[in-house]
Amino acid sequence: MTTPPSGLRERKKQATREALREAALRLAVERGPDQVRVEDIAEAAGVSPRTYNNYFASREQAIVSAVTADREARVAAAVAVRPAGVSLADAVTDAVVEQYTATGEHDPRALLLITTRTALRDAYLDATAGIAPPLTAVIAERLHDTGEHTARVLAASVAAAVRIALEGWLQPAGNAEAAEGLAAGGLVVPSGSLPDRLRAVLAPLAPALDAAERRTRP
Amino acid sequence: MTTPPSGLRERKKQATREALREAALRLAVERGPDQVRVEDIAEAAGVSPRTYNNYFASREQAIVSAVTADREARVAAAVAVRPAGVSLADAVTDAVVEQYTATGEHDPRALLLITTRTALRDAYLDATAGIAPPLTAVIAERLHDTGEHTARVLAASVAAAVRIALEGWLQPAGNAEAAEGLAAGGLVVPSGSLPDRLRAVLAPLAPALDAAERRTRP
DNA sequence: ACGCAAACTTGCGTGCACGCACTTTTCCTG
DNA sequence: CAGGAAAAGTGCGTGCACGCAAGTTTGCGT
Repeated sequence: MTTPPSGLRERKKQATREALREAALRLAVERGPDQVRVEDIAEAAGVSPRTYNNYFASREQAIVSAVTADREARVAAAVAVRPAGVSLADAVTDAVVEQYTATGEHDPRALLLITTRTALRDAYLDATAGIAPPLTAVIAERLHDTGEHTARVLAASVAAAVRIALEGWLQPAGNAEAAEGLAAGGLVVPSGSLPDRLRAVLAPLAPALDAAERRTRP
Repeated sequence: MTTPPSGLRERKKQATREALREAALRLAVERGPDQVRVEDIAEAAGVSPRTYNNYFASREQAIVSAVTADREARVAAAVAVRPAGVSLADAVTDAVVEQYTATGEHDPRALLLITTRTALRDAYLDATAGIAPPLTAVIAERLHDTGEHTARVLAASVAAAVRIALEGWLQPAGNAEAAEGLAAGGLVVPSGSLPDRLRAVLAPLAPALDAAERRTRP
């Protein structure tokens, strides 16, 4: 179960993936993301440029994945670790906050680079959707497979909420276009720490998580 | 409010947009989506190819937007219409089901084409995210601006749920890769009508919608 | 009414995503 | 243990997304 049935072939795939990730991030940090061509990344990883995009659909995806790659699995694992006593909502919330505040052992320049350049920022936000599949698995386990859809919907909602938190966190000033008619309220708190933002966006989903959990064993 | 401050210039923009949409869809239906180049679409709409992608980031986006363009606004409007008596969860659910079962006055071949070709299918699914912004507005209104995040999170969750429903609906047979370890349950209902699917995925979110609404006026 | 400034459009050039056909590597089965 | 098939890597070609730097239209101020 921990090791999928795949044998020795899968490792080289993951190794190549890792090599591409690392090369992409390293080159991007060294010379700036716009001065890195796909050819360079492929060469640094020891593969053909054609092979590169059998793994990644865009340059930004490759760079960002070096930072977000394992977070997907880590979030799910962090949820799984929580004892059965705590509510699903608390487990998910704490796990998310825990994993997104952990800086990891990455080059601090990397995160700075990503949050600065718009293209990378967008790719980073899109990557948050990647936590949904593993989250679906652990949530489904806690729910004892009560309705296949439920776990997927809740996981996707959590991912969407996290994305919103990151969007807000990464904005120095408000962008008018997204809010449109919403800005009428006027009273918005543009700043705030990331953990606070994460808890704020996950709070509205807590009732749904609790309700789903309650439905399994009354 | 209904008319943004923009004057007469904005109309030509929308007209061009509409022309590109219509041209893209018509040509795609006529000769198949792979036999349509951007140059053809631009020519049919009477603009330069360069102008085309000031409006759309990809060919698929242009084609799909001809079908999904007004749905975004319609869903939100359908929610706004519901009387204040019905719960937010019911309002949203009914509105979504109503708008996604309404075929619209489109060429039936168009929807068939979109659901068939993979690239178009993906673009169609991505387009569901577009309902979130207008939904945010109407939900925020019902919530009397109780927490700016709440409406955004709920709207995004609804959009994500709708996407899941459509994903499942558009699959002839199960794709093994997405489910991964989830297929262990074995008992899945692969088919089912679209309205049923929509209600199924929105049900888990109802507690969150109700809780948010309840928080405004106890 | 006139002209200026902002915006939309356009042509050009570059790098890239991706399909197709082929070679090489890896794994499974008789 | 060998043969063969599936899968990964590679080369090549085509159309496209997007930056840049004009040209052109729209709308506003005086």
